[in-house]
Amino acid sequence: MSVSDLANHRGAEGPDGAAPEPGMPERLSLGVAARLARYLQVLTKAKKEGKETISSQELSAFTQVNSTQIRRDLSGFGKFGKRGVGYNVDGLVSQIRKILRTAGQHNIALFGAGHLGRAIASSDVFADHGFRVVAIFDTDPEKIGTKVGALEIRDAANLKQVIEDEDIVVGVLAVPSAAAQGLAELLVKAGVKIIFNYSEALVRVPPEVTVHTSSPAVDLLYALYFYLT
Amino acid sequence: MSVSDLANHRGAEGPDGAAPEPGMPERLSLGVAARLARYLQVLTKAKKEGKETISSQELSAFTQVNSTQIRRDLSGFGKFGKRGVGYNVDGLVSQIRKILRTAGQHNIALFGAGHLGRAIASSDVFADHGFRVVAIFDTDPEKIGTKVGALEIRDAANLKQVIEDEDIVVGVLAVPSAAAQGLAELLVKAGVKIIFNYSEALVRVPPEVTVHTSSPAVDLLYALYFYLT
DNA sequence: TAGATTGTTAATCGATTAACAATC
DNA sequence: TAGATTGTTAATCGATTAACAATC
Repeated sequence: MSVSDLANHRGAEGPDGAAPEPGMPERLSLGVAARLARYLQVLTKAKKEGKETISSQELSAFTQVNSTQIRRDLSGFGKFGKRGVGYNVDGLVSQIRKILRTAGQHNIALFGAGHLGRAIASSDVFADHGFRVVAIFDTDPEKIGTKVGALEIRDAANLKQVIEDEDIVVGVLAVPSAAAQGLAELLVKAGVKIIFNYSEALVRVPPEVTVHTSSPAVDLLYALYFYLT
Repeated sequence: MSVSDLANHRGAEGPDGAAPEPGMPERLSLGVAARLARYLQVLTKAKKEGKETISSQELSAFTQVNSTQIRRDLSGFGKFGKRGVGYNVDGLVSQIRKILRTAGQHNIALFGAGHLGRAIASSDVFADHGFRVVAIFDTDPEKIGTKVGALEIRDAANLKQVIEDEDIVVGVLAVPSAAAQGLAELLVKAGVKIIFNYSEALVRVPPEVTVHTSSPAVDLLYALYFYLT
C-alpha cells in the first residue's frame, strides 16, 4: 500500500471550493484514517469512564494531536460539535465508526496460546472496536483441546477450513519468531489479507497483504529521544 | 510535547546550503525520530536473520516508508551507504543508535505480573533496543515474592525506593484499568518521565510527563479501512 | 450577557516523490 | 563494462498552526 494511491479526503469538494458534502468522501488519506482511529480509541475509553461530552482540547491532551487539527479532521465530515460545549462522546464514536466503516463486527484468528496470546484473548482492546477473537491456534499438542476463556485451542492444521467457516479477516501472530513466517504463508494461502505480527520475525508477504508489526520498543525509543534531548 | 517545539533536523546546514555536518543536528523532528526508530527495528530483526547488507528498497518493503525518504533521512547524517550495494546492517544499526542516543542501557519497571506482564518480561522486543526490565511490581500478595524469570515480584509500596536505586527511566503499566491512574501518579511522584500504558484507562499526567498508550486496535482499525475500501 | 468552544480561513512549513547523476 | 543503488535536487502536495468570527 503506497501513500500515492490514496486520494486526499478533501478531494470530494465541489469545483467551486465549497464545503465538502457531509457524506463519505472517496477515500481517507492515510494520516486522517490513523488519527480518526486514535480519536476513537480515546473516545471509547472516555465513554467507559462516563464522560458525556469532550472538547477538541481534551482530545488533544490525550492524543497528542493539535486541537485545531482535530476540529479540522472532524469538520470535513459534518458538524458534529456544539460551540461552547464540545462533542458528544457517544455521537462522535458512532460518526467515526461510520467514517472508518468499522461499525460492524470483524472476526480475528489468534495464533499462539502463550502469555501474549492469552493476554490478547482476554483483553478488551480488540473487542471494544468490534474485533472478536473467534479462533485460537497453537501447535503444542498439549495445549490443543484445552480452553482459553470460552474458546478451545485448535490445531493449526485445520487453519484454512476454520478461516473460511468463521469468516476470519485478520490473523494475529503471537508466536515465537521461528513459527511466524510459516504461519503467515498459511494465512495468505487461506486468503487472509491483514496480518498482525507480534513476533520478532521479519514476515514477508505478497504485496496485496498488509503486515503490521507491533512496535512497543520503537515507540519507547523515540519517546526516550525527546526525553534525553 | 508539541511539534512546534522541535527543530527540523536539517536546521544544522551551513548558510550556503551545503550538505549538513555529519555530526549531530540540534534535535530531530518528530517524524524523523519515529522513522529512524522504525528502521532500527527492522535492521535489528534483519541482523538476527544474518543479513549483512540491506538496500533502501528492502527497508521500504518492511517499513512501508518510501525508499527515497529512507535515503533522504539517512543521508542527512552522513554517507552510510555504498552505491550499487546498499547499507551495511551492522553499521547502520550503530549509526542510528548514535543518532537516537540510545546506544546505552536504560532501565524499565514493569507493573502487573499477569499474562501481559509476563509476556513483556520474557520478550526480546525491549531487550533488543537496550531496555532492560529491572523490576516487576504487583499488588497481589500471593504473587509478591515469587519469580518471573530471574526477577522477584515486588510490592508496589516500595516503588519510590526501587526506582531511585535502580535508576529507572520508564514505567510500563500492564495492569487492570482501575489500577492504572493510581500507579501513574506514584510513578510521577517518583520522578519517572515516560509511562507506557497497556491498560484500557485514560491516564492523566502533568505536561512534563509523556504517556504512550498502546494501540493495537487502532492500527488494526485503519489497516482494515484500507482493506475494505 | 459572558464565557467557551467550534468551524474555517489563510499562511507556513515539512513530507513526499520522481528523476537522475554519481559511483560502487 | 553493465547493473544496481545511493545521494541529492527540485517540484508538489498535505499537514500544521494561529487567529477569529460564529454561535452555543
